[in-house]
Amino acid sequence: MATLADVARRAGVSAATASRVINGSAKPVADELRGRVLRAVDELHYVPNAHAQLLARADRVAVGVIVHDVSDPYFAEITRGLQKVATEHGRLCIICNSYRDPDRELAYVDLLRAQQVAAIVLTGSGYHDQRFTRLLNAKLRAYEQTGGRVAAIGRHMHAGDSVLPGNEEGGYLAGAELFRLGHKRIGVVAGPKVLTTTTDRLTGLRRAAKEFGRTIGPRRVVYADFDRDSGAAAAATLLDSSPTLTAIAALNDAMAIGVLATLRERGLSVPGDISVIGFDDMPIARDVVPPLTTVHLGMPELGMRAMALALGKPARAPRTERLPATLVRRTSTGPPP
Amino acid sequence: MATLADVARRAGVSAATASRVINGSAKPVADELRGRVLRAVDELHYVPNAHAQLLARADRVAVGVIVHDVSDPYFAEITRGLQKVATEHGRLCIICNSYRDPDRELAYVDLLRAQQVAAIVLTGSGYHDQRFTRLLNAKLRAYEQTGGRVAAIGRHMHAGDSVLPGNEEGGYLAGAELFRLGHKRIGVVAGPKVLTTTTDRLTGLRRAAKEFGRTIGPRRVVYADFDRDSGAAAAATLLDSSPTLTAIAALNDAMAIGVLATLRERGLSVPGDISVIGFDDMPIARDVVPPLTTVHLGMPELGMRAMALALGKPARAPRTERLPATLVRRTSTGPPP
DNA sequence: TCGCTGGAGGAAAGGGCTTTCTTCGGCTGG
DNA sequence: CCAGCCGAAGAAAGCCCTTTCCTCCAGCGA
Repeated sequence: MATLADVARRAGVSAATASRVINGSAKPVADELRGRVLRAVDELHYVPNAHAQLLARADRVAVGVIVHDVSDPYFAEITRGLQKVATEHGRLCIICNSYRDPDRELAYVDLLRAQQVAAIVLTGSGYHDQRFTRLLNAKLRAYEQTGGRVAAIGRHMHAGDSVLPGNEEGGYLAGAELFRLGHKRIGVVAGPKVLTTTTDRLTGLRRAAKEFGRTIGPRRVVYADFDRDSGAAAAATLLDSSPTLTAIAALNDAMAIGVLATLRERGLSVPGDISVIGFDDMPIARDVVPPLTTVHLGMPELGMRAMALALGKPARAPRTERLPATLVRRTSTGPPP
Repeated sequence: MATLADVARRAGVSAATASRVINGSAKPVADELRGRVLRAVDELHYVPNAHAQLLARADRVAVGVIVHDVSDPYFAEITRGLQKVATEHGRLCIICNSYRDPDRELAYVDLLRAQQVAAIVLTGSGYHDQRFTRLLNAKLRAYEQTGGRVAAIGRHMHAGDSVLPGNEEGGYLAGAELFRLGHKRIGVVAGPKVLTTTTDRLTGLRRAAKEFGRTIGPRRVVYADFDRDSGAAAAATLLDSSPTLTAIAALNDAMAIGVLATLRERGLSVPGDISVIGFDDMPIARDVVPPLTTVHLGMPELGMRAMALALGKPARAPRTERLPATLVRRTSTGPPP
């Protein structure tokens, strides 16, 4: 790989001059030399070594993003927002998939620190795991002390700024909608138990139940994995144990789609026999049949806000922005039969 | 940010010794010193500067990936395969979105070279653009000459290894299926004209037509953007200009879903009034109503193969792997009314 | 004509790390 | 008892680049 020295030698100038030409430095360079340098760059296909540049300049240009899995549409949407703002700031994104493994997440924080990223954005639910939370916070605080910026999406209790989607509020909206329609026996397809997103949404659902003088018993809640197939399986479990359910609330749209598949398979009509409500308002939600009533969260917006916090002016104290949840009524919900 | 020198000072050893302990060098270090170093690392939250390491070691650890847009499900699926293999090889992926802008793609190749990546994987359709192709190939070849590896997915004519999905073959399968069912007036919702993926799939479709003694006239082909909304709009255009169509072939599933939406809106039943066939077999294809007949490509597999080529043993000559397309029959297709 | 000034180019000092090459101390064998 | 060795630790070079600080020379005014 050609180095700056190679370019300088070929152009018959010093490395300093070559560097100045290549980086468009303020210092003037005679046109004659400039031309020779540019020609050498071209001929050698020279590209400056970004690592050496970083070492010499000591300005951090990349930002790190840790998500559960970019190929999951939920995170893909958020990532789109993150990337947009990062690109606007001229930053390169390094994306790491933790696959919901806390240890991998910790390892990635170190890796990103090692990469000298200007900021780390943590995306996706926190865990109900004391040890992990403590370790993570220690790492993040150490990182912040060296000038690193931290922002998180959908996590309480951690170092740095955060953007919080209305998970509890959305759960409430979904629950209230079903109870308002007159449903009395509601099943819930929840996400993994260890995720705070799951518990937050569930809490909202329960608050709605309480308000309508009802409860959602533990047997009416089945924990799944936030993906389509586990949602389908959970719906089957739910229907087997409580055949008289008139509505199922899934804590995300992917699982809601799985629920719809199970219902179709069993010849149950939606919302005639049973209502289904989702969560997240993924783009596909309007294209399934029936179109899914769901809770809109604005994932790209979450990403944009978080990245804006991470790359904007640092604040004295950690900031928290909340993004409200809104209900999107489509046709997968209706009154009980 | 703590440096190796800080750690060494705190531990009362030389930087050389500290480095050896931290990297688990083969050279033996007394337990006493080792302990002091490790303690210092811990106390200072020391993480080695990856850029300085890279500079000193000169071994490339990251790999670069250029995709059109990770948040597009098609690329998300491919990326999953790429990441999987990269992670297995202990490599970090740097993902760049070109948003189908050839100039941005060229810029990213330079950026990735600057990052000293071990390999560059280009994902997604090539362009019918001589200037671009020439420039890109020059860059890639220069990169390969310095020991860089290149692999591409779904592109002909370029430097490096490649994995080719059966685009032409898939187009043929889709067309043959429709003609075999007895359709005579078929509309096509195509992707952007400049993409080779579009023309390849279209070529396959036309080959099928020819084989059944028919042609697909230019007025029966509407070019859209490979996304849901443009697919919906294209279907509307098609139906307005040729109201007697009995089938629509969309060149990807996202557009097929848009087509279904338009048909639903117009009160046309699928496949009763009109058949719809997609392409890609995205996960969601089985969950729309009616479930989409489509061409299966195996996107994660494409990604895995490409990354395996890029990270495996280099070959003397460029290798090309082909992945066959297969037809997945669901219920969005049937005989014409 | 000489002393200055200012401008253009180069030398060299980092920046943080790895690794080769040295050094030094303690041990073994003659 | 001393030469010679070996093993462990440290000194220093080098990776590639940026940038400060110098140097040198031309041109200007006195």
